[in-house]
Amino acid sequence: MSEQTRSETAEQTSEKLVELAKRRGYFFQSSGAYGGVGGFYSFGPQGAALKGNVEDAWRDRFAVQEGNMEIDAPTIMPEPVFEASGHLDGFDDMLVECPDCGESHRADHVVEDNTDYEDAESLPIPEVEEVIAEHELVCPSCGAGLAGQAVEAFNLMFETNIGPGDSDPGYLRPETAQGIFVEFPRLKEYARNQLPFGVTQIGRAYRNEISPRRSIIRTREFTQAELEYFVDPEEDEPDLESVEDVEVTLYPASEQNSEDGGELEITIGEAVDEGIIANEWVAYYLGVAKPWYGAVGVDMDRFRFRQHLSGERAHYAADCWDAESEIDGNWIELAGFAYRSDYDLSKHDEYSDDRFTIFKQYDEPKTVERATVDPDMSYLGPEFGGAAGDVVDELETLAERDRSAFEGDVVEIELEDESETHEIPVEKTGFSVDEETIAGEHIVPHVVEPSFGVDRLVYTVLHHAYREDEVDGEERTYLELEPEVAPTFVGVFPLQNDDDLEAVADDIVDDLRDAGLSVTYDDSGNIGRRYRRQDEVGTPFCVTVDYETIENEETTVTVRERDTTDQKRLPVEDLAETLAAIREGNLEFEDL
RNA sequence: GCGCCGGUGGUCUAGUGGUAGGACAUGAGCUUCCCAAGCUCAUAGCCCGGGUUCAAUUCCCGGCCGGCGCACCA
Repeated sequence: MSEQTRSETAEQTSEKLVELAKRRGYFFQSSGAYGGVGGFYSFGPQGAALKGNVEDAWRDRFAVQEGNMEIDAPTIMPEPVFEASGHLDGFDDMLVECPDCGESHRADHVVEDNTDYEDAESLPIPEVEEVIAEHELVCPSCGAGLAGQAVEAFNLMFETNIGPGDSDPGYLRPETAQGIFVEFPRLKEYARNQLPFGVTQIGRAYRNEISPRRSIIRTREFTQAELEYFVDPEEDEPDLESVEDVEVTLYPASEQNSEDGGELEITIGEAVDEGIIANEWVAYYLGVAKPWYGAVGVDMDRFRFRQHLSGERAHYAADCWDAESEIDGNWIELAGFAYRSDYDLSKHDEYSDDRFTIFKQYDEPKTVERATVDPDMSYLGPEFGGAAGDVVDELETLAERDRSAFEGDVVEIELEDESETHEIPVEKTGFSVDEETIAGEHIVPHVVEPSFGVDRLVYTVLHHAYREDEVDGEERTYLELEPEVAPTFVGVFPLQNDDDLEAVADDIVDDLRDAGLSVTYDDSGNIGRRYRRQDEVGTPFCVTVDYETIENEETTVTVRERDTTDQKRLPVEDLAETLAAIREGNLEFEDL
């Protein structure tokens, strides 16, 4: 198949999928009755169920199985949070439009690329405009002068007001992560001040994208599933052994930069040994994520991990890999795996009143000698008046720096803005050297962040599940969804409209629902049409009650499998148990 | 945000300066003993605003929305 043909086929798949999604209740543009609004999508009944199942699978793997804790924080947080996180500045793009060719460019980039300014982003807008005029900067595309063009600020965060008036601005979070970081002081208490520990959150995040694109792949409101794993960088190590044999497709930065670079098939263990994945924590989570993606239905032949190029890394990330899936011949980002070091917690520690540190107890308490002063204020006060406080500070500093200064009868000190030295009798300083026991120190934990985009994953799962084939000469469309995530697990039909058949079918529906399965009942049209209907939404199994069911002594029904359309006759008695076992992955249909 | 193209029942689409036709889907009924069959009937549509015109779904302008390209995506 030629490149072009393949891409055309892929486009058709995407179009058909979007059409199916609208028609069958997977997802569709929201507020359609009011003309629609860009970048916002609603998940319909099928889509919401699929998404919920994917989230449950994520929760099970990344919270429950990993022993992490899940929280649920607000989507709106006050301005200071984002001052600390860097989103208020860093998320603020300055755009300047070329008067000639009409192209928009990042004004700060234009300035940085052509002047000595290194951090133009931090400059106020009027100043950027001035710099552009002074240096007679030109449009990178066509070379026309940009002097005099207005620079416009565009912040990707949605702003709102908390309470009445506009004195208390708030923002819709641009990533769920901040909700975890901000609550760290309380979460660390909950974790009993022990590293390492992990906190997960599944929730919405918001970015006022300049141009949302490609249905639910890039929207303005989306769902993230994030894990923030807090570690002691000196002590904690991931359980690499448990994932070292996981085979992955890697696309490292070095390969992306080289002309004939390509993807590597390699195990996690080898990739770490060869230094391809520099950070062991990142390697560990790549190893955890890969089989998980496979289990929810991502086609592993259209999946890879790509390392960020140095230029595209976020301000905090030391090393970063993305999980990517191929859609329409393009690679889209499904997840980011970043080692964020202590960036976030340090910032919040600095900006807030709380401590974002963990007290790390030493194996053995350390005993240190410490020189301290305890000045006699009844002497220093009258002697130095208002400068007494400064004198105390100076004495404290001096004691730490130079004990020998206290060996004589008097101590000589210099105050900052005075040239003359002052002499203070040593006995008035309260100088002493004491042994002090130090049990540990406060450290800022480092954080490893696997961050998953749920909507894109749902899209990928649907796209990779889309199938067309022929059954008895008739075309068929079906979704080969994994039973674990399929929105509806089983359809139950009476073969025909017949009160006796319907009664049995109703009972079966109740039984299956009692067993915790997602069931749909359908008695309209002929049986083939009902099978096709379920195929199209990806229901893995259909149960049909026929006359044999009610005529024979042993009550049996046919169970039809979606992908093969094979049917087997099973006793109604064990039906719920059998199907539940299949859903749990403990039993295969073909082995029945 | 810029440029190009587009917007007709739930979905896909035909067509027109005098307000629309099909296919599929959906509902009711008939038929039907396992894969989108057949028959009858029914429900349902010209994105929004302004302009031109006796008359606009159609032509013009603007907006909204979508696709693609550019830019953006911490």
